[in-house]
Amino acid sequence: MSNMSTIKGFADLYAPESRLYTFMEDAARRIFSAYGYGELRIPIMEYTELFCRSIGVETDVVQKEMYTFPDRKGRSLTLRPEATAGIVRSYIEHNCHAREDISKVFSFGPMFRYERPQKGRMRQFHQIDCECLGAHEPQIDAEILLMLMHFFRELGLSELRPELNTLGCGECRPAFRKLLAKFLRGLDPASLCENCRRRMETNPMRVLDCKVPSCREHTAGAPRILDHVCGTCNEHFKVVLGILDKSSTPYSLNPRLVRGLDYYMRTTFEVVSSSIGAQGSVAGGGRYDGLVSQLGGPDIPGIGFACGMERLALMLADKRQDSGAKPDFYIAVLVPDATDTALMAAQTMREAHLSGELSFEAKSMKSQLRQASRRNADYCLLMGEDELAAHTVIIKHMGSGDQVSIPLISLKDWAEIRYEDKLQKQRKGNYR
RNA sequence: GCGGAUGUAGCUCAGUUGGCAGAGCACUUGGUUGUGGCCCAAGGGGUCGUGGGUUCAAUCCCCAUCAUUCGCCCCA
Repeated sequence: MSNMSTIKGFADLYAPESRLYTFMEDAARRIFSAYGYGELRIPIMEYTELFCRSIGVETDVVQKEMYTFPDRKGRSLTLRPEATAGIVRSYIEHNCHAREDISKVFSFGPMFRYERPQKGRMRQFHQIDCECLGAHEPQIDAEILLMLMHFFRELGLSELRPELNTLGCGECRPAFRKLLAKFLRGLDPASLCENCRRRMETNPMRVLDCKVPSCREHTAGAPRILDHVCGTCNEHFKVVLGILDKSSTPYSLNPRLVRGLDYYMRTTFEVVSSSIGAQGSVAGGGRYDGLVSQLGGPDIPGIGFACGMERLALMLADKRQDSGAKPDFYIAVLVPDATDTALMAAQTMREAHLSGELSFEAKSMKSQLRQASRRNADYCLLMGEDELAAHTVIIKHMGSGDQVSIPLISLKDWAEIRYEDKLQKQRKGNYR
């Protein structure tokens, strides 16, 4: 019985930190629904083949990072390593294209990749995912980017900036690939790292993405895909950038931006933070016009992004000091016999919309008042201090030390008055 | 898959050129107090990650192993 611990790369998330996640989800629901996106909940497992066909068999994700295993009947299942594949599968399966011209959905949940854990990277990690299927217009690319940046502003992360690139389409990318491969072959092989020498042949575009300084130096003069896309792609990208300019959305072009998943084309983008360690990529996405048909559906265009919640949480943790709701009361139990009464009293208070806890163990006045103080409760109720315990309760205001003794019977009235006070104070606070 | 760092009290961490295991916070009890926050005193709590080896003696040195963590890689 030595394996009674969390699985490597999986985590238990407790209160102060878990609140960050509900905060992100709430903001996402609010913002995305304002743009017409609806929440979609999909399974966390799919048949393995789905991911091989969508993400690309050659990618690292499929090659060595998937949680894949047979079910009881020998079918190969995989815990989803990303959300887009499942969403597109669902879109096709439910004939969504026949029901509406454009489908806009968002989804959150856990994703699974068998990687070495480190800061901002877990084996079970969480993403917020948005997908828009059915629109090929460049304006939708711009809208989804504006929405993403709006979401970040809502979280208080207004310093984030997207990087953009275009990857061309099926028409113009192969030609660029050849051009790039030719350029790379012209370089001294010793100037590139081992990784890049291999990638040069298998996937030359990814050489641009290499972070080794010497590789970057030697590929600085490489042809830029922006300069070599076809007229249609060029026009598309120009419209997207034009809207970002008109809306004064800051961004930067990154000709080296190449996505790791095979299905991306045309507009791609990534949002990187420099403040959260080596895993700085906070969100990434782009257009995938060929994916739906590739998975057996109609020829429908799509665009979307995924946003890493662990990485967002790292940024939020620096900024937010959300200690949670301050309790209204704490009930100190001074004699064991008073515990039942204390529980009933707590229940009365909670049903009158106040929040708080009680001690389930009779302890000294000193330690219990300290508990009330540590919890930052407004009031401490003392139960069982004298022979009238069964009928009265002493209520002490923690701020002033003032205390009153009231019959238990009127505790409900007292709680209702407290709740009214609280609401009034909150209203006043908002006007300031 | 490859590298570096770290595993000592519930938490955060000191420490020993190898010789009875430490602090702060937290907890318990008492004192002080406006019945609590500050202050004072006392107390409980540890196979020093695990398994081997060296030694009169290992928490410390050596080997192995597990875990955590930061990087590489990859990606959100």
